[in-house]
Amino acid sequence: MDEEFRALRRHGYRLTPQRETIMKFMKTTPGHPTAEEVFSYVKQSFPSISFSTVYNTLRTLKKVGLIRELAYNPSRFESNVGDHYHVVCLNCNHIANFIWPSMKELQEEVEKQTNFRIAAQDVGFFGLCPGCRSKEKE
Amino acid sequence: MDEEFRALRRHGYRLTPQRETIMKFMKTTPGHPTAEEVFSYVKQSFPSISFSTVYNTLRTLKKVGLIRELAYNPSRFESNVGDHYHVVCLNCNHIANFIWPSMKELQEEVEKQTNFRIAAQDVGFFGLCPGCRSKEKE
DNA sequence: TTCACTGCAAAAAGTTTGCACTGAG
DNA sequence: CTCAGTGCAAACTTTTTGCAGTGAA
Repeated sequence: MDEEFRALRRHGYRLTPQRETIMKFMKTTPGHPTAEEVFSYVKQSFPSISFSTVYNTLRTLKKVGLIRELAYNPSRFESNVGDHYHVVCLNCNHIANFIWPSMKELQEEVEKQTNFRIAAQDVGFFGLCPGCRSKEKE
Repeated sequence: MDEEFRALRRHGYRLTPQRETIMKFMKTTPGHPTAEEVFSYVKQSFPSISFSTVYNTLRTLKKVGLIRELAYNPSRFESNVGDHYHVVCLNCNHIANFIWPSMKELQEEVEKQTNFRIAAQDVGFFGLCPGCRSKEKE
């Protein structure tokens, strides 16, 4: 975790207990929580924390590159910033990850076609998760 | 345009002047307007139209499959429902399209990896558009 | 000591809803 | 004639902001 705290300081941010708590939660949760979910969870071990601090902190952590924001509504966050992409269940909103090594090639193709300089991508697939598919058949 | 109107009726929806006006705008605009932009534009030729009618209509057109909603914040809409994907400029929010025939293969790969049944995808790349790139250098 | 951060409350931004009236079919 | 659609206003959800007090460095 020290690595993350150093990253904050390097960018000129202070290491407050609130940030530490939120960062710790983000590092340990396997899911893709919303700000609301982060708030609810973190409130258990840090009862006085406010909603806006959660929002501000998530934005700060994102700026430093420690977490990533997924553009759903509401936004979702994850501390796994490595190369992977998401599938979202249209029925239960469960999110799973998948990997795809050739994404870099697609990105180059996009730059060639559009003349944009690509900095980030959000590749989302939507469908029915295994659980919902089996329920569907019943 | 008759094709679109028939699609509405086929789904049991009535063809009102409001829907006709919005559909006509969506068909002719080359961009990816927000609900607000659709409202502002359509209001010029249909001054009495309300914001909620625009929202309701966009949702209806989407349900019938005549338009597609892009999950940005705010949502954006386009009548081009054919196979293409988007690049968004991080600086000016300009949206451009790109095509990529092997998307189907990636979708199959995703289904294999996750065991989801994929129904839709939203592939978005983010970066700097040609215009903003040249301004950046100055 | 200092100024970035917190907590609170209020506002903003985007979207949805309830309801009485209207007009498409 | 009937009921889906409209316009209006109000509610709701998600996110942002202003500000006085607090505590990390």
